Amino acid sequence: MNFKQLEYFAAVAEAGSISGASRQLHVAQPPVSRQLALLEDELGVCLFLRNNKGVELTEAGRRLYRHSRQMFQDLRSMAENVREVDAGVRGELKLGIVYSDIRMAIEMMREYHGLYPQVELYVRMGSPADLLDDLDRGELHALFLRSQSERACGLREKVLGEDPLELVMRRETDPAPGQEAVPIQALRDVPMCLLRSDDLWGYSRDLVGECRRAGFAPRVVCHCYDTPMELQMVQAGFGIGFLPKSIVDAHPGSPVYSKPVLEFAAKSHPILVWRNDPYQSGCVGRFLELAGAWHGDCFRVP
Amino acid sequence: MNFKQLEYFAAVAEAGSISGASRQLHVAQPPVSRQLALLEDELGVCLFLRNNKGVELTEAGRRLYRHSRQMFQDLRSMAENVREVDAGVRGELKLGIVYSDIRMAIEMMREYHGLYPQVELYVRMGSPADLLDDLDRGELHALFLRSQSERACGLREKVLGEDPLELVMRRETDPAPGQEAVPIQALRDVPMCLLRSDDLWGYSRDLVGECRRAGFAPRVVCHCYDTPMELQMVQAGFGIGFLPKSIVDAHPGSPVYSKPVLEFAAKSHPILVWRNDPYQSGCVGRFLELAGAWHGDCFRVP
DNA sequence: ATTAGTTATATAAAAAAGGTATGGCGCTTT
DNA sequence: AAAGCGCCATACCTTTTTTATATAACTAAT
Repeated sequence: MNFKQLEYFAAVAEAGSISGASRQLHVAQPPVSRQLALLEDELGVCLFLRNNKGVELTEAGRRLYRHSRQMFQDLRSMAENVREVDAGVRGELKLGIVYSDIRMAIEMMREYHGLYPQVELYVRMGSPADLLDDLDRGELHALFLRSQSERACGLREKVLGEDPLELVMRRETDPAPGQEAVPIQALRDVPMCLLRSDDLWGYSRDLVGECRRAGFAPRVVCHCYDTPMELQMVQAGFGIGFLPKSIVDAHPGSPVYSKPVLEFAAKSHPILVWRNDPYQSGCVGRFLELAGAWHGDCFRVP
Repeated sequence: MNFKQLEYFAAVAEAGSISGASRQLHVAQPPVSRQLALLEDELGVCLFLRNNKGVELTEAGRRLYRHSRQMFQDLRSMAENVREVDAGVRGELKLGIVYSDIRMAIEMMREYHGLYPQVELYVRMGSPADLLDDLDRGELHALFLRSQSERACGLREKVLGEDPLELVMRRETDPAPGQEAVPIQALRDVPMCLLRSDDLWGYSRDLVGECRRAGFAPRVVCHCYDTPMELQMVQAGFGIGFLPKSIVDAHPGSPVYSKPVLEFAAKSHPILVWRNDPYQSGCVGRFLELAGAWHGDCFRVP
């Protein structure tokens, strides 16, 4: 069976005659007769009753006509659909986020969704290892991370903003009450909850190094493996923390607040990473374009 | 877009390489490359990423593949469906019934439905004029009638059985209580409800003629236009009726019963009528075959 | 009877698809 | 490093399919 045969058949059904259909199709009459005969032969079914003034659909022909209309419709929508997927207007975009600035990520997704509302978004959190694994396997298209995160090679990245690193504390554990910033010496012997400070990872290393330079080793009472957990421990009063300001601000109404360290203005950078493939599917490409044009000032001090 | 192009495309997608697909398709590799290129040109979309060890679907290609699988499925089921309609195994059968033996009609439809359970049945009652009109316009395929019914020309018919015509009465109006049959003379001056006796139509004419021969004119108190109404009037005690026995027996538990006329054994014949078309659609054809083989003894005295 | 309309058939021309040969490219093997 | 092997793309020719033309058969209306 051929699309052309179905097309000719439908034209004949609509015109009510083979010659009439051939005129509408801008072909001669015999080809239409022939394709029709081929279709009938293949189906083994008589589709039209021929008479002297045209043709008339049989019951089977009527059924085929209804189906063929649907099929043409499906065909058109299929082509349109594929073109849309290619253009990145339709499809799916799978994102992960960890350590990053959630509010900024959401803002970016909101803007993307405003531009491409037909794209289905998949978003997930998880451990960096899992997410990077999925990114590598192509299960995720891009990952919101932080510049200090570990990441596998073969990735490209875009810095999306700048985020001050600040000390986080409850009022009772504030090492410098009433002051705008905490002097580094005030941290001596203060209980601290740091992110993966056991392996001196990421920005925890910077703070520990700064303390060492100031002549003391920080007193780490809790080693946290993710930022939500660190925030929980700080909230629970185990000690003070050291986190990107955006992460603290993402929890309004929390009993903790943040202050910079007086002597060093530590910075952190929310980034987007993705696989260094020469080809990126439409949706991913559009999203990366948007990320590339992202106006850096994602973190705004309120 | 061509069916062959889609077929080749799907084969390439499944094989993961053009040459692999060409081997499975039993054609050379260049034709497959060519059809693929034509498809991509028409869609304006790159469907595969070519590399040294084969090809890999793009996102748009994946979408097309999913759609094309569905399309092949639809195409197959369409062909199957059309063949079934042609064979009369699937489709629709529209029947009308009036004046006839409903229980027999239902029995016949039950047998038909047992043989062709996929055919959708449409059944309706109505006035003979309406039903014959619909039959003529092709809205109905066949009509259960009675041999005495009026009917347009251009119809074919099959007698489905024989049905004695009997007098119908309540106990209070029985003109010959205690007797098996009613002598014709007992009908003199008895109030009667007859079917369309004003225009001496159908089997009413036979009874009226018989009475005239016996030397009197029947006393018709009610002229009924359909058999259910006649039965209602008889039940209500307006008089006695004259109906095919099957119609009376179709209402078990009714306070009326029937008796033959002593001197003449009137008969009536439930029939099936249909348009005298040279072509009948599959379902109708199968149904008419069944009707043709119908074993006539539809009415059984209990 | 003629005419105008239909579908079906035969044959030539055109178009499309398939086959063969070949080249470029990247990887693996020698 | 060079050769070999697999992949895809291209050029060119052959085969098949489709189309166009011409024509016949048929029916209803003029």
